[in-house]
Amino acid sequence: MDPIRVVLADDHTLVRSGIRALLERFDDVEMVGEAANGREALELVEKHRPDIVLMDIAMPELNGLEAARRIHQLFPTTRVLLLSMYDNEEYVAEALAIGAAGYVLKDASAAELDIAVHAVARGESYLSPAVAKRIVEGQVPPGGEGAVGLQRLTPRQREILQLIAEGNSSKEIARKLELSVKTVETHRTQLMERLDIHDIAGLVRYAIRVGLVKPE
Amino acid sequence: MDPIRVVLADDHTLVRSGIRALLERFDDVEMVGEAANGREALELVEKHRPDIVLMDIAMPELNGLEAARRIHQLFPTTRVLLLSMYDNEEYVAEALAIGAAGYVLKDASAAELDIAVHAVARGESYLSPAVAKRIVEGQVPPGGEGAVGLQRLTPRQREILQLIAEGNSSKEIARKLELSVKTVETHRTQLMERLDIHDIAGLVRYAIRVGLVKPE
DNA sequence: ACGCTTATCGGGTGTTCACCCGATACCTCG
DNA sequence: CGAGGTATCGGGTGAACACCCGATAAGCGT
Repeated sequence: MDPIRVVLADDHTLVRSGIRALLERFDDVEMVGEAANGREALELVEKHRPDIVLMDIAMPELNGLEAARRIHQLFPTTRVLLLSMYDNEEYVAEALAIGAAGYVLKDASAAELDIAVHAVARGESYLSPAVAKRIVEGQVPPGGEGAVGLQRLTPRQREILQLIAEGNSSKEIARKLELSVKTVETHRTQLMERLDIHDIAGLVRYAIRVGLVKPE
Repeated sequence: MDPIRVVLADDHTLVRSGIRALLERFDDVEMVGEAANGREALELVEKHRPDIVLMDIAMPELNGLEAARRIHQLFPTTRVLLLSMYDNEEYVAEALAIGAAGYVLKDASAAELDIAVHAVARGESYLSPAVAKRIVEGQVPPGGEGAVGLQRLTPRQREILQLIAEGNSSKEIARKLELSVKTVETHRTQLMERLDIHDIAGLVRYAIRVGLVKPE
């Protein structure tokens, strides 16, 4: 039986190391890479084509949902298992919409992680019980702001917005995304118009409100 | 040599299991209990009198800082090693004030956790480099209780900061406060230097973090 | 009386932002 | 095919920002 090749992404090194230690207990799991943000995760997936990406949602640079969306599009054979602090309905709904193979809460047990990883590796899906419960019962899509609001933006615009809210200048964003400063400015102008928010402070508050970034 | 007896407290089971897996690699560490919140941690300390409590700050029921304070008072032989997501100055200052033996960031490496645990077990203290840097630079008064958070700003600076975070330009602020634009700019420069935050986005996140403004 | 902090105001310089105009290229949907 | 959305890049303009330098004045504690 071939080992399950896994890429792990979490911005907190200690948490990442801990989960890695748990995964290494499963003798059919092979760790092929670790990433500290969504962009690194994307690069590792492109390079190693793992079976599974186990990825936190809340990450700087490029968050887990956005990274998951792209991974699912670009490398459909790699299955994404998302980790999250909260059973936030907006997140769950969006995670399912973009083709994540599983959604595990951070208060899951090691045994549950075991089950989730192997289920996803077999091509099945896994949802933490609390999450599954919401899907079965609730069935009510977001309703609130969160994901719905963000849907008004294109993926590129969301990405730019996150980087702005994290304090990057247009020049820094251009460098990180390997774009022209002009392109970044255009995206910023477009998303400002679409959100009808016309200053940096407002963008930051909006990004925090919808959970794109944290106040830290 | 007696083993180092450790109680671990973190509200996220998966994170807790991961860190436990890391600790169990150290053959001189003996796990004597796990807690999901501060109150459980307190009970476990009373019951087992461990050498060390490794505890997250952000926990429900009773947070890590409050739990650390009581543990230090009631069981002074048990040393508290705090875990935190952020090098939040408010937290660091309070942690030091209540007698925590160490403060480790969650983006520390497993090797750093090793060093921290053994240092604290020997009766020494440990601070993550980023935290130590703040102490050395005098940004956090060791053992101080008054000069935390917003208290480091003058009333005028807090007023300006709030208006900035609410999306006002310097000109708008000057008009509202009946000041010269130059005066407003000076205040902004001063408070940026004092907070060591050098962009609008960072100021907005800070203002939200300390409750000066809300994301809405 | 002296030093320190706070608060006020100014000149100047370079960078970044916000918005105006333009363009090309790709993809999808009808 | 054509229309619309997305993504990319460019010129140009004026406002705002970030940081450098300077100053005056009031208050407060030693």
